[in-house]
Amino acid sequence: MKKRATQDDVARLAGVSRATVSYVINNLSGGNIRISEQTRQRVLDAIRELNYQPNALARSLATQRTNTLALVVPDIANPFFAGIARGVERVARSANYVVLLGNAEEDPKYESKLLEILEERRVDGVVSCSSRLPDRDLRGLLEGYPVAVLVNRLIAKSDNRTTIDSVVIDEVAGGRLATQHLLFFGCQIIGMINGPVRSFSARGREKGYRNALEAAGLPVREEIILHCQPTVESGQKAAEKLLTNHPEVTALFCYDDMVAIGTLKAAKQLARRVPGDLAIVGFDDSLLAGLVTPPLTTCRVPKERLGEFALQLLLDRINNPSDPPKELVIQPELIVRESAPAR
Amino acid sequence: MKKRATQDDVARLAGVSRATVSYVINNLSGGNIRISEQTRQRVLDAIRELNYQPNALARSLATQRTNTLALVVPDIANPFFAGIARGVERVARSANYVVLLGNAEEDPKYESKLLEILEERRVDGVVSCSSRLPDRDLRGLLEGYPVAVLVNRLIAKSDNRTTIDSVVIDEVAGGRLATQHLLFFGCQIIGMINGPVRSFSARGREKGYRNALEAAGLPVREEIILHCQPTVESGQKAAEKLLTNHPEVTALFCYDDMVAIGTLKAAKQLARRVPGDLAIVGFDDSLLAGLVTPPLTTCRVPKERLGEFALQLLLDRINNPSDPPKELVIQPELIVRESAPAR
DNA sequence: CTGTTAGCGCATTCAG
DNA sequence: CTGAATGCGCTAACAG
Repeated sequence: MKKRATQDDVARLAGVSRATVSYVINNLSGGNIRISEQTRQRVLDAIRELNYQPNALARSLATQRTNTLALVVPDIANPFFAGIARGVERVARSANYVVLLGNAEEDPKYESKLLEILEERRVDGVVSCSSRLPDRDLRGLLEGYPVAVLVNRLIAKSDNRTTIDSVVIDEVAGGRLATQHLLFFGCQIIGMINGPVRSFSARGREKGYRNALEAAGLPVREEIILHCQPTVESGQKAAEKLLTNHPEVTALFCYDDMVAIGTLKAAKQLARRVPGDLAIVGFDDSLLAGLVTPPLTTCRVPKERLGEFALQLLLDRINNPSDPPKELVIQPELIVRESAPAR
Repeated sequence: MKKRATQDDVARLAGVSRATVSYVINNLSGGNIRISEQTRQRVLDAIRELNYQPNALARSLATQRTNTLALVVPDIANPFFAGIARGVERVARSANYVVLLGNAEEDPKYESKLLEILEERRVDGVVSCSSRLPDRDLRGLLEGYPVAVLVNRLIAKSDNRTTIDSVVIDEVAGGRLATQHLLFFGCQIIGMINGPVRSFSARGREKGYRNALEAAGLPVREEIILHCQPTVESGQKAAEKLLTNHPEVTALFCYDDMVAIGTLKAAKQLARRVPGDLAIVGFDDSLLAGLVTPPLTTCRVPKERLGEFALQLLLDRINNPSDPPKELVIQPELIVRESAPAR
């Protein structure tokens, strides 16, 4: 491995000083500084000849900026977070930032370690997705960063130095939307297969569900609200149980598409036709939603936009550090397909 | 934003010299250097009190190591690459590396730019996934790195300084496996809905398909080999065409699971029962494969293991720079589900 | 065992 | 327009 060329080498070969090289690299930076086209070319030639590439580390050390942002997700192989990552990447790129990905592997302990490691790298900001860390710890970790934004999670405000912005989707509205759709097309007895009890989004969605029923003057029957893990298997089990114990149920609002797919399987198992005998609405609009049979009617969470907005907030905050904390709420959208009646 | 504490601050507060602080941070690094438990504690206390966090940039500049690896993928929202990323992350983590993710957004031009940006960050190595860049360019880009490994792509050897290792799956064996499975269960007229003509993997899979037919003494009928894009829609269109023009076809080997799902839809459209009237085998074993109806029989590509092996190769190369180039070939595995006869 | 010192590669005044 | 000097925060000899 040959040694890399430095600015010094370039300067020497071009017969100019280091500062000059630095200037042409940073493109006529200074106000009243102008480099003659001639020397400029000489420098450029030298750079090419030596195959010189600036050392971002040294530059960052000197400028105190890394042009790097950190993104921490629970699991990058989860399409939900992959979508967010994509959105984040996209706008980071257009703003000339690189993103350092932290994959927590669903392990809160590793997540906090990650947050520390990334901070040591002196990134210019961080976006953290739906952490399972308690408010207190998370806040402490985040405050090491110049700026931070949270996706899909809120955190109590505080008067500390680092303002934490957030972007979330309106879970309650989503739950309401889904339930109303079911109501509108005549379903009377609507149950819910909800996600983990303690989950922020599970609570929101359930609240929306309850709201919608109440607004329609319908009773909320606790016995037809079940909880499960957000997986196909767990959803299937829960749905089988619910449908067996309460065969009168004609519609189910499911926590997410995985659970909805499990419910689909359960329906098949129990020989209930979808949507004829049983209407199903999911949540997320994951890749799968449109591909299963029948295609799922579901509440779309715009994952990429979530990521894009998160980064937008981050950039805003970098430029206006003293703005009041922002909290962006994105509305989900109902995607009507075939697992629930539609006409 | 308060200014961060530096090693100097710690040293001053602990009443020792910078070097001492550096030593305790790097945990009794030097051979004959030992710090008394007492001063050690003083330093630790000072660190805590100042909430000191080492600056990784400065450290890297001094050590010439970043403990960072770069991973470049065409699209992180594609489950295939997300799986690889997960594998890479996992072993990187266990080896105490952080990974810098580069998402090329399916744009070769941006991909090369990414490779340059990441190199400026002086990462210790790079793993690049299935680039669409021509050999020549890719090699040039990769040679800026101390070490590099390619996933799912081979590159001609060269005598340059940077050795490029690679890990690929045995596409030919996969194609053979799938086709043999179909043959074994009595399918006679087996067509193929293949992917993009120029794709490395498409060629390999087709070769395996041809091999299997020939080995069974069956003719290869060019008119029942079609190409399409690796999407559900494109696959569906191709399958409809093929099945309409050649209704005698009783089995289809599909380029990947997306195409297979498209084929599933086409079969439904044309009222051909799967696997009764038409047997289908996919490739990848993506998330979806097991969830569609009927569940897909498919050739599993172990995505995470691809990533894990890639990183293993990278670490090996870092430790043994002068080993001969390695090329790891991973065997795919047939996952038997219900879209093809199995008994 | 602990303190001193010289870089690492670059940006940025400040005088020419 | 250009060159010299200083510092960013830390590591790694090298002396004590």
